[in-house]
Amino acid sequence: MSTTAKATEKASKKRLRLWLQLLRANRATENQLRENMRLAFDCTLPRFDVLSALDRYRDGLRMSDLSAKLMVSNGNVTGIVDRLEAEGLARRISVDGDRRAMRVKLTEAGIARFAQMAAEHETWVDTLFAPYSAAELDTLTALLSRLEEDKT
Amino acid sequence: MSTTAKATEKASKKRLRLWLQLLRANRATENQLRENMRLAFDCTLPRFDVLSALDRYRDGLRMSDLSAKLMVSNGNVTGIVDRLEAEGLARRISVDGDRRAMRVKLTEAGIARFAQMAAEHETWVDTLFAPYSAAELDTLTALLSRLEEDKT
DNA sequence: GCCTGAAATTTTATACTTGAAATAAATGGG
DNA sequence: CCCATTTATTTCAAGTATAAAATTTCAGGC
Repeated sequence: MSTTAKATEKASKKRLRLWLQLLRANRATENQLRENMRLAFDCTLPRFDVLSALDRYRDGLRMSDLSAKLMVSNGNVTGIVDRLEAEGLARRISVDGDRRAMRVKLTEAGIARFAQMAAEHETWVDTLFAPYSAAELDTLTALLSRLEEDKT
Repeated sequence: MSTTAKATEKASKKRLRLWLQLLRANRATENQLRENMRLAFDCTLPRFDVLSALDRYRDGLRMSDLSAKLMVSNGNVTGIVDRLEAEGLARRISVDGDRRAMRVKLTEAGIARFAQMAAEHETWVDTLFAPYSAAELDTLTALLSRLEEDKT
């Protein structure tokens, strides 16, 4: 094997190793947060994610905006919003000027509920990411942000 | 607000930002790999993950070992292995000395199929993680490995 | 004013995922 | 030995997720 091929192989292995590590880190964190969310609020992670996005955009978001922001499919968001509506935490409002579209907004109950959850959630994340210094947090965040581009 | 409180708040925000970024990086990568795997091999990511674990342990793995390694529930693994068996890529073998346990192994077809997939998969990962230098790959991998500990 | 195509959302079929309950088998005191 | 407990796996119900098809509406050209 040539030197070039060897170097290429090594870089390739490093990339694979990173991907596996990223997957594991994500899964470990999600598993922990899921359990906490379930025990403390009887709420799932996907619901919390939607509430979080809606809390950030109090004027409401289109269904398609939600699925784009959360990087999940349209049909997926339909189901989660259905359940949040059934729980009284969110509601769909028709958009005037476009009868195809729906604007999803938090209800008052949804705003209040999310505030409680977000406070606890922050402490859980603090605990899980406690091993990192401020500098390391910045480094990791900056590096990971480079992966965000959609190569479709 | 005291200086201490302000510093705490800032670190907390950084941790939250990192978690969101980790989630996005993971989702972007998974979405891309899922599509590639589906188009090229008509295979899902969970199936590939199980095949990958089994390829690494040619003697076979217990169902519980599989779920631990992949960090998913037992019931989840049952379903995926059922489908891999139906496709002829894996099989369950009874463990002598413990009639409760099952050892899952790749079939010959499974070994061959995984080899094809793994080769392509490596090129996809190479493309997705191309933005990183060798040093950055090492940095990221090392930092992320610190999150692996299970705090249950 | 139609018609074609694009856009926003929902529906459908299938697969994945979890937590909890059920089954079955091993283990280890008494 | 027996019984309670633990361990390995499966089953089950509910929720999450995707891709593809179906609906409904919009937008522009003719």
